[in-house]
Order: sequence, then C-alpha cells, then structure tokens
Amino acid sequence: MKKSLLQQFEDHLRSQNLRLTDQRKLIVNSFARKKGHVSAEDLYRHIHKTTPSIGAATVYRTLKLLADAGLASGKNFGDGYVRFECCLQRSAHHDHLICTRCGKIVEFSNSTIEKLQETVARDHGFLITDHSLDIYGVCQDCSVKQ
Amino acid sequence: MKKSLLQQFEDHLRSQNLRLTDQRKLIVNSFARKKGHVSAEDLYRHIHKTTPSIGAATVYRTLKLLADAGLASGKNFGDGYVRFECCLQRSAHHDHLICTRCGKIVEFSNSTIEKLQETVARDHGFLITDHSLDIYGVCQDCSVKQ
DNA sequence: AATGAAATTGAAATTCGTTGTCAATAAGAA
DNA sequence: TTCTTATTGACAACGAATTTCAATTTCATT
Ligand SMILES: [Mn+2]
Ligand SMILES: [Mn+2]
Ligand SMILES: [Zn+2]
Ligand SMILES: [Zn+2]
Repeated sequence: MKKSLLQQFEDHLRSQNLRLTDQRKLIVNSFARKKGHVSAEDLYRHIHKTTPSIGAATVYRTLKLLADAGLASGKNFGDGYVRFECCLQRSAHHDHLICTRCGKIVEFSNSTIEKLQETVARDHGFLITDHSLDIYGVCQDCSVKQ
Repeated sequence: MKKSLLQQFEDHLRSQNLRLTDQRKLIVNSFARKKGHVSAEDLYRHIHKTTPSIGAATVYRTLKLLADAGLASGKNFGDGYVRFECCLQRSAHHDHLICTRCGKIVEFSNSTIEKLQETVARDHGFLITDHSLDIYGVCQDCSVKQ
C-alpha cells in the first residue's frame, strides 16, 4: 500500500527537523482531498469555512513546503495565480488542456510529443530540465452549450 | 516591402481614431529594435535613460495597445512578469526554449508537435484556440561554462 | 510531567508587477 | 485658431504572494 500525501509529508518534516502541526495536517489533508489544480487562496477559503482560525499565510507556507518536498508543484496557467497539484510518484508527468470558457482543466500525456521535445532541445543544444505544454481551447460541454 | 511595426501601429491607431503621439512613436520603435521577449519594465528602464520624461504607465499602456492591435503578444514565462514580443504577420507562431541559467530564450517551431496537439485536443473533445509550449533547460553556453 | 530552545503561527505590513485615477496637456478635425 | 477628446505622467490602488513579529506550540531533553 502507498503512503498517503500526509504520511509522505510527515516523513519529509521529520527528515528536515521541521514540526508537524495541526494546521499542517489539516491543510495537507484538505489539499489531498481536492485532487489538484487548487490555488492557495482557493484552499484557504475552503478551509476557512470549517476552521477559521487557520490563517492564509499558513496555507501559502504549507503549499510551499509541499512543493519544496517535491510532493506538490505549482503551475501558472496565466490567470494571475499559482495552482498546485500533488505529484505523488504514481501520478506521472502530464500536460494540460484548459477550457477558456469554464476553466476546466484536463490532463493528458503524449509520449510522442515528449520525445519530439527532447529532439527539439537537442537540436538547439539544450539539456531539458522541465517543460510545460498548455493547450487552451473550448471543451465539449462548452461548445455544445453555445 | 513590408510595413514596419510603427507603420502598422499607425494604421491601427488611425483605424481606431486613436492618436499618434511622440511617446508612442518612441516606445514602439524602441520595442521594435529590442526584437522581442521584453518586459514593460525592461523597456521603460531602457527608454528612461535617454528620455526620462516618458512615464512607466505610458510604456505599459502602449505595449497593451500593441497587443490589442495584434502587433505584439504578452507571455508569462513564470518569472513574475509579462514579456512582450512583436508578432508581425511574417513571424509565424513559435514556441520557446528557455535557459534556466542565463535566461536566454530561443524560438523554435515543430509542425509535428503542432499536429499532435490537434490530435490530443480532438481526442478530448476540445477545440484548440491557442497553446503554449515552453521547454526549460540549460543552453549550450551554460553547460560548457560549468 | 516540566523545561526550554527553536520552529510555527495569525495578523498585519510589505513587496512587486500592473492597472486605475485625475488634472494638465496635446492631437487633430473643423 | 478653436474645441473636443484622447493622452500624458505622477501617484494611488490593486491583488497575489511574502515578510515581519510577538505570541504560541512543538518536541527533545530532563
Ligand atoms: Mn495536472
Ligand atoms: Mn518568441
Ligand atoms: Zn468548458
Ligand atoms: Zn544559458
């Protein structure tokens, strides 16, 4: 059985001599339940409803910690704020389709595109460390609706 | 012979009943000379050296106007600010390789990748309106240096 | 359990790129 | 030249994110 996000986070905290607090537990569990593409502000507002004692700064800080631990990654889809998604080992690299009407984000991966990117980089003398492919468009639901 | 960026900008201004000012002339020409991937702040600082009377707001506004005219486009490479590049008809769509060491930005285009994106979108019921592919890595100069 | 050093917290202040406000100025049609 | 209206520069305001700081909490050590 796989370790949960919280369990892996606890491991990280221990290994770095950081402390496990109630706030961190709650934030990480809320984040895990949301299943990705969540901004710090989104998560804060959600948490605030049931636990208003938790401050926004702590949510920002905890998401940053998760990212430092390699357990989440932040991505800017161009709408002004960073969305986080957890990146546990099982959920491999993927790219995104974004609906410009309703904001829906669909994940995909295409190994041919990935390989071609390697080729492009090599042709230009670059050693790839990362990449980001975002396809913007109108999803089926939205194109049916109008 | 092709019309210059300024000439096309003038056409746009006339067609929209907007006014051609000395500031706009200077900003657009500076921008054209810089050949893309320039932030408003970059351009403002550059212009400020020789023409300190031009305000930053005017540089921001003029770049926005160029974008509205379809003569420039802004892109966020994830480092906090928007970089503009001119998009005259001749300079077709392209994607970017970004060196994470020195910040160099190299343009490329790969029609096979473009076609595959269409396929991916269609498979997910999306109608593509736009896309953005950024490959991050280390350029040749930087990997030689260390 | 009690201690205490060090990490963490929430609230508020601060940062930074960008946009809005506004009175003064300039463009350009008449 | 006149007159309407767009444009300007300085500065305030914005919003996401980060920093500051005094109060609180964690947790290794007694
Ligand atoms: Mn995703
Ligand atoms: Mn480019
Ligand atoms: Zn949609
Ligand atoms: Zn480089």
